Amino acid sequence: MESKERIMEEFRRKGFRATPQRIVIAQIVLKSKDHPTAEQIYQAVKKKYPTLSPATVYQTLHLLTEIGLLQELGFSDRVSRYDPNASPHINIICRNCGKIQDYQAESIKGLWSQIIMELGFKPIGQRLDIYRHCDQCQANMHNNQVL
Amino acid sequence: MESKERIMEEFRRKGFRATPQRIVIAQIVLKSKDHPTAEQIYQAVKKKYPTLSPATVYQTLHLLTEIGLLQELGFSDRVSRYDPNASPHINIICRNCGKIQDYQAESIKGLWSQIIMELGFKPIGQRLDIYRHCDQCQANMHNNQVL
DNA sequence: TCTTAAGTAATAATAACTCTTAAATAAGTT
DNA sequence: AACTTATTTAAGAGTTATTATTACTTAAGA
Ligand SMILES: [Mn+2]
Ligand SMILES: [Mn+2]
Ligand SMILES: [Zn+2]
Ligand SMILES: [Zn+2]
Repeated sequence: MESKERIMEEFRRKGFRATPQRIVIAQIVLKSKDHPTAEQIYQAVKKKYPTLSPATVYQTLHLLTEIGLLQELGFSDRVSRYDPNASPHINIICRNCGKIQDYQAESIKGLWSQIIMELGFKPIGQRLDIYRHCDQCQANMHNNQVL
Repeated sequence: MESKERIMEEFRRKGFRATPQRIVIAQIVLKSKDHPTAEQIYQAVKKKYPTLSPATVYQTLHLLTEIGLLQELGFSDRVSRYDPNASPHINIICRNCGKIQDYQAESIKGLWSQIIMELGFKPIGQRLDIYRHCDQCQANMHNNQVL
């Protein structure tokens, strides 16, 4: 799901044009592991495509979300983050620094399908967040207490 | 967790003043069942307390979140919704109209404790969303197709 | 009652995101 | 290869939920 050809095919199959801007943005975001913001994606893409505008980034991220290759995660600070993994998994999120890490275990699949069965309908998506303070932030907090 | 006295006690216990504004806002939001927005809470509170300002609503909602009586749910449309149920449960959310309905089943507790055990740390919160199109929206969509 | 740190209301400021539009172009067609 | 056109892009203006600022008010302890 990361090669240029695969991405072009995916856009065209859904009836959208495979423009160089879209391809570069898709390549960057689909291989990302840290749930980047639109701004972070824009900064990364600009290196390969300096004339690109932020509006194109936003449009393309929405398009990728629409065709199911991406999940947009809204937060209360009003800055969305983008997750190339749209299948059921847990996002472990630090409430202090915002770092997000995926937790995808076999056990979740089983437990999840059981809940879906109970619900009695087929969801079109899901979002499973667990909040904590990451090791680094916990260490920092401790240091600040000591000082 | 809804009586005036209980709410006043809770504010004071955490070192905050129990002002009439805070009490009215807390009463409204803590008994809500439909995950209201700040604006909806403001409109409801204004009826009982007409001079109240939106800034006070925002501040109080943040305060209630901080002391653990409320959970703020951020969305990609940048409008947060507030959930008086901060314990592990599933929010069934309509992607079309935004309606949110709680699903709290015994089975979730089991799923939850098993995942916590696997993770090896104690979370400070969680968010479990399932997305769908609600019955009403599904009916509307169907009608529009037919017309 | 007095004192004062904390809280409120009003208003201005912020910023992520969306809208608008003229110019550019992907991708078919000849 | 040139032509055609609907789609897409870049730039800038606009939107709006939320936050910051500040002068006035008040809860609550002494
Ligand atoms: Mn993820
Ligand atoms: Mn809920
Ligand atoms: Zn952290
Ligand atoms: Zn609906």
